[in-house]
Amino acid sequence: MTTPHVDQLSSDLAIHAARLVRLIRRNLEQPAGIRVLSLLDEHGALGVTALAAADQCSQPTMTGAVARLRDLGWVDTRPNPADARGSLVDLTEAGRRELARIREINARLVAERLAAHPDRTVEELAAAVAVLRAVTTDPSEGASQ
Amino acid sequence: MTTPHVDQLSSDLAIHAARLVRLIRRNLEQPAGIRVLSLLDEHGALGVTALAAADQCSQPTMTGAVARLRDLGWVDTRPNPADARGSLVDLTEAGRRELARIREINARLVAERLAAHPDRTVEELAAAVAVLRAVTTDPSEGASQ
DNA sequence: TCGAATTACATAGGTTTCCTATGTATTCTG
DNA sequence: CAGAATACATAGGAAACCTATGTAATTCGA
Repeated sequence: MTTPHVDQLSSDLAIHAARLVRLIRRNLEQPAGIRVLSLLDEHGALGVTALAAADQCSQPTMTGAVARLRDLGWVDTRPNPADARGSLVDLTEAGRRELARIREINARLVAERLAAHPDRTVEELAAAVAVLRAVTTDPSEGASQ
Repeated sequence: MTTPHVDQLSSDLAIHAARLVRLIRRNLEQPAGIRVLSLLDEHGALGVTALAAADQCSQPTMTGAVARLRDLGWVDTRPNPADARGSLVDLTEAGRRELARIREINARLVAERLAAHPDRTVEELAAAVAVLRAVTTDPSEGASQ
């Protein structure tokens, strides 16, 4: 991983990632909310602070995101029976449906655009996700893996 | 490109791209400005509207970005001699230095985090960039390629 | 050649997403 | 049981977007 290209590739990764995010933002209502729905789907019910840690954002940011999602009826919040300080956020049925809908939209968007570039393969898409996942995973967490 | 996984992969691509963008945003002062510097480096002097098209953002957004970069001394703007309506935005020496500095920071950030995941290769990084580039390229443009 | 479309950019106004700092309530701990 | 730590909320503010619209310059057709 010390090829001279890495410099340029890293820069390109950042630039095109930002471009993708903006592309999605124009097509979706709640770009930030999706990430939360996705995390809840993956991990099950979590508290606000745990969600913030999982999404690598600040706790107040997650508080705001959860509030918006609750307003939309996509998550609900209940007191944590084991700790009265905290709460547990979980998907509602509507939230699950919304997550499915968004994933379909994302899939269509990505698939359509990839289809215009026949050179790209599913393997490369998988590699892209793996790389992004690796880069965005806190080194201190995944050390054991 | 019609594997059942594509759905999930596309969603993951979006989620992790957003996470990377936020990661970079926390480490950099002018996350949006970098893209402009990079475009100018790649294409040479351009007008605001051409820059906006290249970056796939709205013209007012680019007007704002250019104004911020000019305040920082990283670009300068001169009237377009061939068209008095428009202007030409170009990198200054300070802008070139800043671009180099940022690329180094990005490279270090990406490289360090990838290093924690020995399974990932430079080829995968290149594939990730290729996929992101393909997805973020307007299908109507790249049709000839 | 003169007025109408077009084009380049600026401005106005507003939204979303995110951050730091700080406050309040609850739970651990010595 | 008091103090430290923890979970979440609130306050205040900034960056980066967007759409709609205005102004000046250019192009083009009658």
